[in-house]
Amino acid sequence: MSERRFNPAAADGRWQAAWDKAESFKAGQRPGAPKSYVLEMFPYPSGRIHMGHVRNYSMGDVLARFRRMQGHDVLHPMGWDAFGMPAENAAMEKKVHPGGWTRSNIASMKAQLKRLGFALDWSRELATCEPDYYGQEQALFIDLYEAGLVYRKESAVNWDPVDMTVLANEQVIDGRGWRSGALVEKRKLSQWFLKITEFADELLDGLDTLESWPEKVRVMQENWIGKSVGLQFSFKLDAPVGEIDSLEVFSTRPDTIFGASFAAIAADHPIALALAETDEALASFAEECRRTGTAAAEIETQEKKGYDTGLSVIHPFDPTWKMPLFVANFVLMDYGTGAVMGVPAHDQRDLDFARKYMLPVERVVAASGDEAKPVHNEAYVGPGKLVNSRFLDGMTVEAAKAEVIRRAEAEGWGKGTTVWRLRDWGVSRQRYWGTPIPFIHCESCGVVPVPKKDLPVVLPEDVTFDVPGNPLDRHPTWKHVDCPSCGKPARRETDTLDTFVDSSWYFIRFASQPSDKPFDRAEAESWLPVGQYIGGIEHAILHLLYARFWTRALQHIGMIGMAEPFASLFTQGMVTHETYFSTDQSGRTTWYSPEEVVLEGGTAKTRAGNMPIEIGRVIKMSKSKKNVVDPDEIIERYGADAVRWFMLSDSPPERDLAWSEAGIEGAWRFVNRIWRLLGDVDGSATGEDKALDRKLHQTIDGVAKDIEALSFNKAVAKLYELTNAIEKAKPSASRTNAIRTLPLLVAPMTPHLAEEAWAEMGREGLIADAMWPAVDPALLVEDEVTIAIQVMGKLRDTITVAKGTDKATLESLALAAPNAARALDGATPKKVIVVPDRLVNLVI
RNA sequence: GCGGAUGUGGCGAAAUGGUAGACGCAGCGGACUCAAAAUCCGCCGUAGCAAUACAUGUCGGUUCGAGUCCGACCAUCCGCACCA
Repeated sequence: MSERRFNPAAADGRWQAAWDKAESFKAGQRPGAPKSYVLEMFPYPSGRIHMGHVRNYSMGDVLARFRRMQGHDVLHPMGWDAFGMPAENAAMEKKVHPGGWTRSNIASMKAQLKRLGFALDWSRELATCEPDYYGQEQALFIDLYEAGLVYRKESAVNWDPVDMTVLANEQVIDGRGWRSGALVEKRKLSQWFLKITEFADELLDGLDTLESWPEKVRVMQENWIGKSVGLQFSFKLDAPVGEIDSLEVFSTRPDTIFGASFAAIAADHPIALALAETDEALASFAEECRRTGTAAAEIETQEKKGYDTGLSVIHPFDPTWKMPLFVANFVLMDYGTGAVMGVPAHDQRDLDFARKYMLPVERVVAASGDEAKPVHNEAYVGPGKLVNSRFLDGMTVEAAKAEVIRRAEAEGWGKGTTVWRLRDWGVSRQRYWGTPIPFIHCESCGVVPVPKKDLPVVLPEDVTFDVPGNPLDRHPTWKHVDCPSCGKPARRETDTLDTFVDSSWYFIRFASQPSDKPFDRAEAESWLPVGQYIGGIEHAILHLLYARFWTRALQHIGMIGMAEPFASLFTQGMVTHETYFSTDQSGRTTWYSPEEVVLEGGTAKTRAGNMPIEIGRVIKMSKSKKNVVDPDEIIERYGADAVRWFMLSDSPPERDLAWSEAGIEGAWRFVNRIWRLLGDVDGSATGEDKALDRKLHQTIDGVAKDIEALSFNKAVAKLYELTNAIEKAKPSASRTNAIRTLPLLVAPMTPHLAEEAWAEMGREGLIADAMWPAVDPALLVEDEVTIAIQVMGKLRDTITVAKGTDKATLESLALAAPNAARALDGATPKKVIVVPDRLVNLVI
């Protein structure tokens, strides 16, 4: 074979330019064709593309290109989740404007994506930091406000007194601000909220309709929403605490109310706070409770502790029945009512507590036969009938729950309630680089939305970051406006929206982007819901839940006719890499990047100093462990197709993919193998090669099915098999045909190579516009099959027969097979199992 | 603790209840070459000269036949969590 090497340096750019010029991937160009919306989660413009992006977008690209080859009208867009903290941090550290920093990052990342040859409709590119996007978001926010789904409320936030800003929970480390190191304070601020809890039930029920979502994500959302059905009721106190004379509690087990032996409240409960004013011991106990962290390990080892207030609560069904009231470290103020009734026999936590403080433990639910058995150290949480429970005795748990709720409601001391873990979504951020919240505060009119004609409320450009705090708030003029309602001087809202709002509707804006409104309903509905959404598992809860909520909210106000934005979700695995490190005498670890390391037969040493170093675990690529490989350098060396091919081969897409030098080398070898093969067309060869014809059609069929199922690694394996078969085949018309078909089969994965070959073969047009080859069903089946011959289920021999050979013939052939006869050792089978075209099993 | 997933050669992995390990990586042997790279041919689960035996986390079960189905357990990863 001739010396022939694929030259990506020339080919990649040539075909990327050709696709641009032909507008090959522009959506909406195939009227009447089935529509496919393929979307990968849009990136934050941090500055550089990383391998995780490359893997994510390679997968989506294969699907998008394949759908085009099936004749679909494909929407495959790209944009930028461009607001957020890192731009402001860069502004503070590097004295650049967040806008300039972000836009230049977008430019360089876009160039990187282009170099990978993704089939994206760049005409729909959007960045959430541009007024034409966030202005429409402001309009939607006002619409939701007018529909009563947006409100303002005082709420406690993490306040960093040095940086003068609100911090997210994730930015508070050991009670201190992550940047300033200052002790974080709890502050009450007036914040904007979205009423996601109004849709809690719908969001929960909707999960059942999302059959093409990973079970894992659905479960995570279900837990996050956290629905608990039960009874909220009040205990009377035996003595009032100030003005308070009763205690509200919530229980999912009202049926066990006659098993209650204490009540407990959180350290921050109003009753506890009131008592602590005159009770120093309680005050210090409460302080201890607050200090305890919420880290998993701490909770695990945390002992259940309580402080007896000396007060009692009175049983709602029996005014003579008093139970002690404790302040307990395991009761959370921000769940339910911050107070619980303790039923030790049927709740493990209550049981532990009761044993410690010598409280009664009485069984009130029993499985049949267990009625008289006392509960020892394990609470009984199973089903059964009520015992020791007066009028509830003999009822099932379910019936007893209903009965208690019925009586509580009739007697007026309680109500059947549902409690959710899900909280309303606080969207206020005291930040500059975000969507301005389009409201004006007027002393006479209150909170007034900015009139739609005055949108967008644009961020001022002339801001400074040399002092802490919100630049919008200290801007000399920006916030001073007249009230749109009464015309008097008023104050603009200076908070901006959480960036998760920006990503809650970008997929709709991709589908339709008129300049005068957020989207056109009919056009958006023609593409949505997204047919295949691909992204990382890290967005399983927040982004995916917010987007589901936002879509439902838009449906609620009549702007769109669907509840669920993503019909099918796929969460891909991470890109990982070996780590390299050395440890010095003082135990300090130094990490080395892959290019600083030379690998030799399972050992590693530094390139510079030949110093032996250790090979660590294979973990997600991260800057701190220095196990990062920059896509640009790899594209430079091997071209886009080899990178794409490697990203799709080896590991199943939902699992982690370990990047390795050997792996990318292998992908590069394959690209060249195909390339050499494509140059080996012998147009004059004649004759039929039935086996190769079959292999070709089985591959066309199999690869299509694998791509549909996102099983890219299997599609890759099938293409290797076909390549092997073509290489081994003798020249024939069949072989020539197979080689001429091959570019089409690899086109979704290695599009530049495919175009180059297509052109070289003198085929018409771009392969980007070509159709996936048709399958001849007759060629999918073999005419000869290998039959396994088993004796007692163990393989002893094989025979090759015509497909469809009848059972009797197979049986006699099997008995005659020499190795089978030897295994039988003269015995006569007492049973023969024949599975046509598969096997014969001789049972003795 | 609860929930979800995973467990198959040296490694990444395939396998409608029907020939376990396709395909790739690494490795080994050979060809070409002055030599190297590239490429090509062959071998490659373990033990054994071989016949064969043993092999899909462990232990049981169902079946003519189990990586696959059922039951118990073990390990690893991920998520959530004093959620009343």
